[in-house]
Amino acid sequence: MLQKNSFDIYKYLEDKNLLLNSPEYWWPNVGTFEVLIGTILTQNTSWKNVEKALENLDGFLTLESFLTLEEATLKDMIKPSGFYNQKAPRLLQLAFNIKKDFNEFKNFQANVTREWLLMQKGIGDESADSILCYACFKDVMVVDTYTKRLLKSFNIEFDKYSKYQEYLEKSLRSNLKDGDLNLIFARFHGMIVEYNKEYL
DNA sequence: GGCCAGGTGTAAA
DNA sequence: TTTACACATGGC
Repeated sequence: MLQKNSFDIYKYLEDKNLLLNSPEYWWPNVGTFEVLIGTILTQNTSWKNVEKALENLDGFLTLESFLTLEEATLKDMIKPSGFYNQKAPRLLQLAFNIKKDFNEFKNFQANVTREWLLMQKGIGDESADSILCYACFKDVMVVDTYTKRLLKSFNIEFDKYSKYQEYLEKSLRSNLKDGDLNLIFARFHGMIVEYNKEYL
C-alpha cells in the first residue's frame, strides 16, 4: 500500500490556497517576545481567548517591560486565557531566566536551544518548537492538535511527538532543501490550521 | 449545559 | 514507562 509522505500533503494543501489572504507568517508578530507569551497562553486554550489576554498585556509585551509586572497583576491580565494561576508564574519565571541566561531577547533568539526551553516549567515539546519556529526562526516543524488531526484523517498516526515531527520534516527537507525551510515549515503549519478550520 | 480549545506537570500504578 | 488528573476561561 502506498503511503503519503509529508511533501504530498504539503502540495495537497498548497493547491487549496488556504493562506491566500494571510501574511507571510501566520503566527502574529513573529520574531518578538510576544510569541513566547502567546505560546504559553494558548496551551489547551483557544486563540480567541489568548487575543483578549494579549490585548490586556498591551505595553508589557517586551522582555524588559514584562519583567516589571507583579504576579497578581499578570494573573488578572491573562485571566481570559484560562489556567492563569499556573501560566502567570511560569511566564514570569521564563522571562526571568531569559534575562539571567541571555540578558537580551535577541541573544536568546540567536543562542537558545531546544534543551534550554524544555528545562523551563511550562514549556513542553510543542511550545519549545513553536518558540524555535516563530520567535527564533529555526527550521523546526511544530506538531499540535491540528497537525495530528489532519494526519489522522489520512490514517497516519504515531505514538510519539518526535515521530510526528520526523515524518513532517523529512520529506520536506529532501524535496525543498533549497528553500527557506523556516518559512516553509511555518506556512505548512499555518495551512494545516486553516485546513482544520475549513474541512475537519 | 456539556464539550472543546494551537498542552504541561505531577502523582500514582 | 504509561495513565489519570488538575488546571480555567469563553464560544458554540
